[in-house]
Amino acid sequence: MLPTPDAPAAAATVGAKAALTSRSEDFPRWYQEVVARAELAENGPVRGTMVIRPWGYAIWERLQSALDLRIKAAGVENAYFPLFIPESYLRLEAEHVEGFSPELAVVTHGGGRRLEEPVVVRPTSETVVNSYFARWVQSHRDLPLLINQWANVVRWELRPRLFLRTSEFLWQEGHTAHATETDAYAFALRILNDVYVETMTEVARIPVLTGEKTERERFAGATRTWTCEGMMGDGKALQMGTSHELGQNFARAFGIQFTSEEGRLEYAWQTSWGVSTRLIGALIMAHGDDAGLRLPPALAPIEVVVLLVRDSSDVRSAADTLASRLRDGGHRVRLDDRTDTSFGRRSVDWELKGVPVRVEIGPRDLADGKVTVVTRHTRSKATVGIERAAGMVSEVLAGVGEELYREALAARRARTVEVSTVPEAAEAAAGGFALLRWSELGEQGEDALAAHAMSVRCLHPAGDLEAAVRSDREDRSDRASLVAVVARSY
RNA sequence: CGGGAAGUAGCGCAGCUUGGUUAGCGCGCCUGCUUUGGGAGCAGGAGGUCGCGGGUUCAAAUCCCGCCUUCCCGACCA
Repeated sequence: MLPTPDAPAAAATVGAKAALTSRSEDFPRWYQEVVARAELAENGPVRGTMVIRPWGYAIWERLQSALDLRIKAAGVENAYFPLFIPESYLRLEAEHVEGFSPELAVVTHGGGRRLEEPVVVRPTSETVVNSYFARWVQSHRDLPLLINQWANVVRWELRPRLFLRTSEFLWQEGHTAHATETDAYAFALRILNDVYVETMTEVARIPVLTGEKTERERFAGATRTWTCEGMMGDGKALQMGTSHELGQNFARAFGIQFTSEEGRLEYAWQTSWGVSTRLIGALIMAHGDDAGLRLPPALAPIEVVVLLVRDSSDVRSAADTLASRLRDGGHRVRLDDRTDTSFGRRSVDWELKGVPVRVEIGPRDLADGKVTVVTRHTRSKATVGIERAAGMVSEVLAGVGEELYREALAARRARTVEVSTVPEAAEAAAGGFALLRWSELGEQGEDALAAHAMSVRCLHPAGDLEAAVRSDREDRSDRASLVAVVARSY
C-alpha cells in the first residue's frame, strides 16, 4: 500500500481459505491450477496444443503491443511469410536442420494426394525468410534489412506444458541482414536490450539476467546466442527470449549477397530473435502467489474491478459513478454487479485472475460515505472516503509494477549464490542461481552439471551482474572474465 | 523418446482385487425460495458410448491385448 496523505481509516490483510495448492507444497501443480482457475488456457485436443482463453489472450495482446511498439522503434517492419516450408529448405543449413529435424511436423499429403515434396510446418522461419532476403538484397544500399513477423510455429515437443513448452505457440520472430558483422552484433544486442529487457522489466516487471549462451546451449545455426533469463518462484530459470547472431551461415546457405561500396560481392551478416507466449508462463511463475496470478497493471486486461457487495440503488449508483470516474482517468475498469453470486466467490475469482486493484462497494461502508480498496499483490484492504477512491486507485496502480519488480528481484537475489567450484555450483543451483567463473567451470564442468539436470543459463561479464550486456563492448574475446549463471531450468 | 502414475458426468474422485439388478459421491450446472462485508443454505432437477479399439465370457467400468491422452522425473527447446 502506498503511503497516502490522509491515511486510510482502516487497513487489514485479506484472510481467506486457500484457493489453490500452495506454491511451496507443489509448485508444478500450483502452476497448472493457476492456468486453469484463472481461465488462461487449456490443453487442445492434439497433444501439446493449447487453447488460449480470452483472459490469457488479452494478456498476450498487451504483451504483443508492448513488444511491437519497441520492435518498430528499432526500425523493424512487420511482414508475413508462409506457414509451409519446403522440406529441402531446412536442409540447406546443416546445423539448423540437425537441431530442428527431431521436432518437425511434416505434411505429406494435400488435396487427397501424396505431395511430391513433403512440406514442413515452420518450426521457425529462417529458411523461408532468407530465401526471400536473397532476392531482396542486391546492394549495400538494401541493408540493413529489418523484418519481423508475428506468427505461430510448431515444434513437436516431447514434454509439453501450457505456455512453457507447447507444440504450437505464438511468437514474434525477427530476421535481419546487415553489411557488416559489427552491425549485426550491435543489432542483436539492441533488440536484446531495447526490446526484450525493457519489455520484460518495465512492462512484465520481471527482472532478467542477460548474457551469452554457451556453445552447448546455442541456437541451431547461430554463431552466438544472447538470452534473457528470469528466475521463477521455485528458483528455476526460464529462458524468456533470445537474440541470435547468425554470422554468414544462412547468407551462404541461401545466397544473400550484396555489392559493397567498394564494389565487392559480399555475404550479408544476419540476426534472428524471438519471444513467445512463454512470457505468459513467466508472468505466472515470477509474480504468482498462493491466491493466484498477480498482474502488473500494464499487462492486466482489467486494472480495477468495482465490485458491488450487494445490490441496492445507492450502491449501484455509487459504483456506476466511481467506474465512470476511473474510466475517465484512463483505467481499464470492470463493474462486477453479479450480485446473484456471493461476494466471497467473486473476490476469490478476481484474485485468481490477478486484477491489480478491487474496489468493494457495499451498503455498510456507503452509509459512512466510504468504500474498500483492495490491493491484489499485497492482499491488503483499506477503507477510504468514496470521493477519494478514484485517486487512491490511481496511486495504488502507479506503484504496483515497481513493487512487483522489487519483490521478484529480492527473491532472485536471495536465491543467488556466488561459488568457486563445480560441486558448489551443483549444490547451490538446486535451489536457485549459482554464479561461477567460466574459467573455473568450462565445458567439462558444463557436462558434469548436465548430470544434475543443471545448465549454464548464460555467461555474463564479471562485475555488475545486473548490468546490461552492452552493445558497444569492443572486447568480445575476454571469455576468461565471464561469469556463468548455473541453474535448473524449464 | 526412456522411467513412474493415471484416464469413470464440466471438475475432483469411489467402485475394479473377487465380472452379475438401475454405475455412485463431492463440487459445479438448471429451477425456486432464503441469502450476499471472504469460495452461501434448503428443496427439487438435468447430466454417463466408464479414454478408444479388439478379445475372453451367458454377462465386462471390473479380466487380457493393442493404441491414444494427461500428469510427474529425465533428454530437447521460445
